[in-house]
Amino acid sequence: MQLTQSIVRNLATLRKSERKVADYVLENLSDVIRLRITDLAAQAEVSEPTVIRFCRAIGCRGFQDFKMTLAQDLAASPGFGQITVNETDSTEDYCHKVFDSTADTLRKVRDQLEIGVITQAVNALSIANRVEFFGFGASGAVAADAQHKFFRLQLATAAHSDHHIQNMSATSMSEGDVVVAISQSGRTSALLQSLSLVKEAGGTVISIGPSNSPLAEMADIAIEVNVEENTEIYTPLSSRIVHLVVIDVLAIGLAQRRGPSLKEHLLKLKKGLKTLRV
Amino acid sequence: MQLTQSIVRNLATLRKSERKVADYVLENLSDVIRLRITDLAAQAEVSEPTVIRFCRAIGCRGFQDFKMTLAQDLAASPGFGQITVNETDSTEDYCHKVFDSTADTLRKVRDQLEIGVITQAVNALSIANRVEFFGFGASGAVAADAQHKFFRLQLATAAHSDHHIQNMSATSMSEGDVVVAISQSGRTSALLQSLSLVKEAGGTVISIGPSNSPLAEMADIAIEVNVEENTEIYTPLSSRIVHLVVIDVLAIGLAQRRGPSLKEHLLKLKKGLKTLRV
DNA sequence: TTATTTTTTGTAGTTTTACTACATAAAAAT
DNA sequence: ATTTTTATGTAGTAAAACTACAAAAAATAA
Repeated sequence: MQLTQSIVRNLATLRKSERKVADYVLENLSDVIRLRITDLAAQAEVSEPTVIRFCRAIGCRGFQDFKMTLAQDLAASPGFGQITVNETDSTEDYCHKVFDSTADTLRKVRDQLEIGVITQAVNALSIANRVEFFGFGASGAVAADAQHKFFRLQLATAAHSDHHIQNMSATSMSEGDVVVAISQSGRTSALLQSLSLVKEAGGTVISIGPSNSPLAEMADIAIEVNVEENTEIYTPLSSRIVHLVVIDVLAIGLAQRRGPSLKEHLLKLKKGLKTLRV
Repeated sequence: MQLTQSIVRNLATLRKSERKVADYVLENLSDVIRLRITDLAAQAEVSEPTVIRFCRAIGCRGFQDFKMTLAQDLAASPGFGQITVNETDSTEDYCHKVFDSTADTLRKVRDQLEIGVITQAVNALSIANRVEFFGFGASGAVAADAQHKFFRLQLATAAHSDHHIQNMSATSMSEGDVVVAISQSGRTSALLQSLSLVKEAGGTVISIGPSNSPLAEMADIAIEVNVEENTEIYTPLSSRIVHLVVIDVLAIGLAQRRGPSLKEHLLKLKKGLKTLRV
């Protein structure tokens, strides 16, 4: 768990002078890791033992442990700094920011993912005769990628980002078949309509999208992915990438179920691809 | 820069006993951050001053600094542990591994990216009348995503993953137009063939793929992305994701060039999309 | 309010830890 | 073989982190 969260949570139980420390720490996160206990005590205008008591209060073993934990937390999610790109950023700046913010988003989603739901989804996929991926816009590209990935796992699979084709395909679904519906908003009406047909036909719907959305409610198995999409223009929309990683997780899960028989198949595929290269 | 890299790089210049420390550290990365100087000295079978000398030799100010830096590095890229999924992994295990390894890959590529090349690419894109994305297989999906993303930036853009269409489009290119070629291997012959037509027609080729590949050599602007694709079956192929993030970087760079006029355009787009939702 | 208890906070001292100076041992060069 | 250089450890120092305890503040009861 994040140390900063632990500080905020225990804020109420802290004594007055410990709180001074907490306030200073939260205000100067990145500086604190370079301070000695003497310095931090001086900055927060308390005594050294108070600093130690603060560290213990938020669940650390001592000051050293506190600093170490904080340093690791900060390194793991650089999101505390500004990750939104602004007009004056140099190429290097925005380059790093885009990579960092994406990595940070992945980290956040990872900790928030419901493991049980993933297991359910892998179960459903492993018994499916047919797996199709539905998505519009940016999610259409994600669906295409997923199709490509699952195809390699010896699965009868397709991706559709055309509403009419989705509908036609939906009506031909049968018991046990799976449609993975991908959406950033979770409220695309055309997608929801296609999915209702899938369910009517007896197919299973796995959704990848935000929670509390019509999509999540309608799905049999809802993989809830909440990415705070910064509305700033210069911020990249990273939900697509998170969706791709979720697809990766499903593919890995499925591959694991299949076991070694798959290995041989993948080798054959690789050989086939080689002939297309110079 | 990664501390472990710094250790490996300086391995040759280290004295015999310092090397013992280096060996122990590299073997027990995650444990070291919890050791005191006394313990590390004991484990590596050297004296304490030797440990300090080792820390200085690899560019740290002292033992504390060394431990802190290492802790941060480890937190930022958990890739030192095993990130390859194995047969006995639980759902939670492989879930985390997939997310972590992807985040780790992003970090590595970030540090390796040539900033100058990105600037060149953004320059080329900003003066292009037409921008097209070429890619096959998994890179086809990346191209589709890129097309979608750049379309929002008021750019005449298309994505082709069909060789014939690529060829037709290539011949109609004119001076200043740009083709962004995406490939995981950098040696897909069909792609290379299409690109030669693009260059003949006077178009600029930006490549996203591994260095030292025919693709990188042929491109006018080669964005070199080297992802050590683990050949283990259970490992996800994350180069697609890195390519997407590179696309994000280019898009952000382009958006920054455009400035505030783009803001208005994006707001209009958003409004239009709203009507498609429930 | 005043006295008593409890809690909070800091002072002063202890222990631990990192680091330095120097001496010895090993290796290299003469 | 002897001197010079380099490498490594011993012993000691400075410092930082932590503890025990006492003073101060706050809360409670008379």
